[in-house]
Amino acid sequence: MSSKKEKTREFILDASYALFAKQGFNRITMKDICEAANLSRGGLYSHFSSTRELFEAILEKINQKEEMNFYEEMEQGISATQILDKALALMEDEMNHAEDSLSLAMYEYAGSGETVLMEHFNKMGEAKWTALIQYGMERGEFQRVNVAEIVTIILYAYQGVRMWSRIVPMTQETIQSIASHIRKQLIKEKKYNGI
Amino acid sequence: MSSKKEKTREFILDASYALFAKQGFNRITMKDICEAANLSRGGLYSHFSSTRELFEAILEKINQKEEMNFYEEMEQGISATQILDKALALMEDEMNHAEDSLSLAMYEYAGSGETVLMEHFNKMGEAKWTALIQYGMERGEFQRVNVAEIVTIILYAYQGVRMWSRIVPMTQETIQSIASHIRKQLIKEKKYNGI
Amino acid sequence: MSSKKEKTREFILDASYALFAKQGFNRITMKDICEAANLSRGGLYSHFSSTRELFEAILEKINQKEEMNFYEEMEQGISATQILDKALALMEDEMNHAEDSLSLAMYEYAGSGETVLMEHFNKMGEAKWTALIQYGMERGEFQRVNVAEIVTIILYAYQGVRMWSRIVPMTQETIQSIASHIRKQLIKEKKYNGI
Amino acid sequence: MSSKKEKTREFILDASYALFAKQGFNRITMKDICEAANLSRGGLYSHFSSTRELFEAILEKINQKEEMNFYEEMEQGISATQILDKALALMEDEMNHAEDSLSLAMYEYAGSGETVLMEHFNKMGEAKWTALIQYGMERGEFQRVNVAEIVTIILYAYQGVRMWSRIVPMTQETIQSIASHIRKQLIKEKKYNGI
DNA sequence: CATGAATGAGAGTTCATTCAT
DNA sequence: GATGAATGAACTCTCATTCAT
Repeated sequence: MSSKKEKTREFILDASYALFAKQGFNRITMKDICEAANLSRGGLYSHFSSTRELFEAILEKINQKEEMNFYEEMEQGISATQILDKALALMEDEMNHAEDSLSLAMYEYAGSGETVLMEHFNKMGEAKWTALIQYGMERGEFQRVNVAEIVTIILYAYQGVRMWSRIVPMTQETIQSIASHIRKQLIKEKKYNGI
Repeated sequence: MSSKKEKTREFILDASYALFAKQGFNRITMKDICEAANLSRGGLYSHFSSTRELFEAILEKINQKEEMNFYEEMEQGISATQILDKALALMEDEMNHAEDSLSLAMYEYAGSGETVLMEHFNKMGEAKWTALIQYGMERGEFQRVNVAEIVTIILYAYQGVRMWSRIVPMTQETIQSIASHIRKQLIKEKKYNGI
Repeated sequence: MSSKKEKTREFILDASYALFAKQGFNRITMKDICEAANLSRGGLYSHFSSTRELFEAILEKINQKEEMNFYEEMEQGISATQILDKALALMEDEMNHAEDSLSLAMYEYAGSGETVLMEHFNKMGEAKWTALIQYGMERGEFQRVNVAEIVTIILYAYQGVRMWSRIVPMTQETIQSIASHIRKQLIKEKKYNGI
Repeated sequence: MSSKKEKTREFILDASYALFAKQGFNRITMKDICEAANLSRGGLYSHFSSTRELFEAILEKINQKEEMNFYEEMEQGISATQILDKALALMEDEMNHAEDSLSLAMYEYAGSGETVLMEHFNKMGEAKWTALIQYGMERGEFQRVNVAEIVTIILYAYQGVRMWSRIVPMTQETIQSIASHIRKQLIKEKKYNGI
């Protein structure tokens, strides 16, 4: 059973997540968070003593429940194509909801100090995609490709869209292009009907 | 002939460019700019009355001298491959100097209001790459590709790298991957020796 | 037999004595005392509802166990010289441990309100020294002196040293000077070997 | 001609002197000083960025115009007795106006950090009185005394009175006692009519 | 035009104090 | 009684912005 303190803490994290996602890191003040969490100054401060600390707690939390990491599925022997399609679907979904993404906040946060956590996220992304592509190639499902190159395209095209889509309206077609392109690079079949 | 006022204005723009590139938009204060431009408060205010106004002037300026817009070169009948290689070289160079990029500042700026200018940049990018690819296909230099898809990959992979490279150390290989990948999509030849 | 409440109360007084002695009155917060007494906010408040109240309780306590008041000894007919020497030894000891003294805290406390207790301390000091000197003169042990004047010197030179020694390092010689001087004023003999 | 900034600075010093003298160091906030100096927050902060810094400036200023340092007068060959009487008169005056004294503030200030300035004040006091007494003894005006001892008595009895008189009402007699006592220690003549 | 002292709003932070458990 | 989470007032400090010189 989590204590009251624990619950308030979680509540603050959730409430401030929305703020950071919407407005980035630098614009958010402790006061904003007080209001969002319906808490007094002192109350908030007894849990987190700066936006930086709070934001780190959020990243920590995200880090723990990291959604898709392929490894389990690969161990279960699920087909690479299936894993890929699921991953691409998730990516599309995330690109479609960039307003819920911490990307901008992360950039601002990292820009003014610690980057360790960011590098960690980056490494994890690289590793899991590299593993998947190799898995697919070994199983003969994926074409032989320059793995590092494809991973780079996957990661950064995705990031690029996530960032821009906060700012310029992005069509479904554009978002689907990314997934479509990635799939074509890897899968031999003639068509990907996602587009 | 530019007046003294004009010169001071330009000087302020240059000085603050560096600040915005390094620290993004939100962190920069009028005070920082006074110091960077070696100007008194009043002096600065007689030219620009907010960081927003100043930043818009910078964007305006960038917009005007937009470096590569292909059109001239296409009109001159230069080969699509040549134009492409030049553009990719420029992109690589820019990715290698992300610390000089306003990307982060633009995102923050846009995040808190006007996005018109950002959309304009975006449109311009799309348009010129679309034009180039079609030009290349018409001349038989480029493969038949899904133009919109390739343009999407080009623009956003590039943006993604530009953002991340501020934060995580990025290898030459990673950066070259982007250019290499794009070229492979478009050019029939077996090899691209940029990598 | 003292109740648990009584014991906690005493414990708080002792713990906070150290704080007041070291840092004076104004700097000490209820929070500091909570920590020093290892007590929760609510716990502390159920005993004392302000630093002022707490400090007054400390003064009260000191007042009760007032260490040297001569009177008993004078009644027992002990020689004035002996009483004096003992008192001077105690004074020296106290001057040597000014960090344990509440002087600074008392000044600050008094400076912001009630001075009754302070006046009381002062009166007591004057009275007991006056009594001792008269006792010594009557017994022919002490020289005929201007009693009020000597008492003034005794009390304030002592206080002066106690205050300054918190701040500037004070030599043994300096401290002994005070006792030596007082003794010379009162005792006929040529030499005082305390120095 | 002193600049406007310089004038404001001096004005702040004067205004805050009164506050520190009356209430000590710790109780005074920047806000109090704003009000006393009739200045806005920002205005005050552009001159001094903490009460500590401000207080140090006050001490600095006092240090420079140090009122009585005997040396000039000794060089002019003025009689030791005259110098002494003038000094004692000044001391009496200061003891009578303890509410204008920074003593308490100095103790509090020193108690929470730097003591260098305090030691300096102390050293200066010792040095000048030592010089005067030796001067007087050389001229045959003063009795042969233990110089260090008398200096100790002078300095600390004076300090003691200055502190206590903020808190307990002090009679003229008490204050004069100090001067009277010092004079008797030094001067051979039978009578000092200050009392 | 430029200067820089000054204003004042507002963010960050700390605590005395209360109160449900 | 004790606990400690929460409140809210007050303080420190920073800047955008103004304005007399």
